[in-house]
Amino acid sequence: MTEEKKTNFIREIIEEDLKTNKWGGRVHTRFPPEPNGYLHIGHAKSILLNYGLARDYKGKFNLRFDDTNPEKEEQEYVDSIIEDVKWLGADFEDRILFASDYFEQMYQYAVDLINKGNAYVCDLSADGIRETRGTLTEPGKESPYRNRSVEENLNLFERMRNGEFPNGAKTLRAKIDMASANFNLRDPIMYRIVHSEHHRQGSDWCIYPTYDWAHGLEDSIEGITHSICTLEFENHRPLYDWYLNQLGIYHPQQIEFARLNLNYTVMSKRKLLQLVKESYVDGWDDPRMPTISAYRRRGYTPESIRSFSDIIGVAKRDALTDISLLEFAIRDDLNKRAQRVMAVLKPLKVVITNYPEEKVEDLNAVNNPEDEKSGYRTIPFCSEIFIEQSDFMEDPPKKYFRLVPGGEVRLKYAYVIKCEEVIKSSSGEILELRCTYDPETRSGTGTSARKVKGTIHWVSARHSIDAEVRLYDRLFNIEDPAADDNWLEHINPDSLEIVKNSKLEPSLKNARTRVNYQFERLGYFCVDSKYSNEHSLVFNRTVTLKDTWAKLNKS
RNA sequence: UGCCGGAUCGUCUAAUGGUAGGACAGCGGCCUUUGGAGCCGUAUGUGGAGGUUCGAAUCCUCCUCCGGCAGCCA
Repeated sequence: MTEEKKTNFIREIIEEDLKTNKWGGRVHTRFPPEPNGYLHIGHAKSILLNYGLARDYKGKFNLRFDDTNPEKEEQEYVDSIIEDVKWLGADFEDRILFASDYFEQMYQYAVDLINKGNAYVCDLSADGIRETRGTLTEPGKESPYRNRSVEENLNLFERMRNGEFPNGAKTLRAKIDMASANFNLRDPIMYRIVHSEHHRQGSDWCIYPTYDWAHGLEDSIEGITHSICTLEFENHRPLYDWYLNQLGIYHPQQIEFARLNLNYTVMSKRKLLQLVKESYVDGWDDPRMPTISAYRRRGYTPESIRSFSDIIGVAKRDALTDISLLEFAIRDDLNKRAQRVMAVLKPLKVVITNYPEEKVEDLNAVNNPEDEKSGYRTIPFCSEIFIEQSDFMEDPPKKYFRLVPGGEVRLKYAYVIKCEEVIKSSSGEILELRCTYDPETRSGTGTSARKVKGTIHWVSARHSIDAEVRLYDRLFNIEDPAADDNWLEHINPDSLEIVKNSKLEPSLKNARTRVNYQFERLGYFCVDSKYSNEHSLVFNRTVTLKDTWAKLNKS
């Protein structure tokens, strides 16, 4: 049985191109982010798509910043994007490219278009342009400046570049067709005047190319073969093609695919920016965000994101992907690699009355049952331990396999204990359990034949260390918040739970960031890179384990 | 409403005129010192109506529904 690589319509196009030698056997893709925000999981799909194509067809992959709008772009975003793309494993080699480096060449191409009579300087204001653009059913009106002479256009365009005019006073427009059914062809704007500091070009320029004009040129200059973008640019393709055809220069093929949407979250940079700016979340890398940096901080691995990307595939139809696909990918990956440890989130003290008070045993624990090479560690056991509050119930429902008054349960890696007494405060709160243990039932002695229904995790009360643990839930209460104008009203108020006094087994003393642990029976966790320090440990829950008990309970 | 695009299990995605398949989610079972993992089994789908054909998810016609487009954003 061979592991077949999933195909998709883009791979079919490329394979056909390879067959017909359309690009001389080359495949060259690119990921062209605007540095105006942090990358999210939707970008990861695009990055991995583009990079995967280049890798599989022995081609090249460029990281190119589409930095044509100085008012929105910042170096901070450039840095974060480079880090995220690298972390995902998309190898752009030394090709970190910037559209702004092509500004001079773009300018010359514009002059070329003016000379060909295909572009003109327009004095209409923004309002004026909007008013003459027409509507869905009516054609637009031609600008009164549409028929200026080539000489006048050349002169005016040069003066635009030289900074003789204020913002918005003039634009350079392509002369196409004001009656086109496609708005993008109704004399689109190629350059606008923006007297603004550019993050890389400083004040060298005060005219900036628009997306449609710039993007094909960037692809052309870099020798891109397949320019892959999302569906909303489908209507722009005729313009992409028009510019390149008029110029008569190298002409890549634009191909559109459906962007990723995930349920229970939002996926637009604008909305994510708003969540950050208005402090609904704690920064772009808040672990509840769908950004790559947030997933990294939360404990997701690049492998899991790549696997997710393969699972969801690539197509042209709009989709709202179920978050369970992503959760499967991370569980599947972490199950194989995460070291198992024991941690008690909400501790309940248990005193084992027949266990010698001074005695401490070092019990053997498996580091990872899925990985034989991972070995063993020891865990201290003594007469005072903590168990999870939820692992004891005075009045249990049917099929509750954990500790109950008078009942027995196995302590993982240790003994079977029996609950003899429940100690309560005057207000009825359960303070402590008194139990007895059966010395014949120690794990691994071969004498543990006794069958008990439940096995629970625990930590030694005298050896455990303290930590704060952060539990995350979906950020929104409804599947598709973006579909509602009042999307902010659907934020889940319980998306973050901070648990202060969790108890961890002592081996976690030296836990480091970027290492994934499984807290047995609870989920996957990692040290938080932002709030954890040498004085206080803070863990993030990456994802829970599948929990059939919780599911049973719900229904 | 003009143009462009799309519609296959609950979700995502294959099948390119020849048995509608996979993954996730679900359900049932086995196993289990993680109610985890694993294993086995199972149900669920071609938007509608016509047509072409021995045979249609696939080709044709009409219809329905969904998405995108009227920034000097990308």
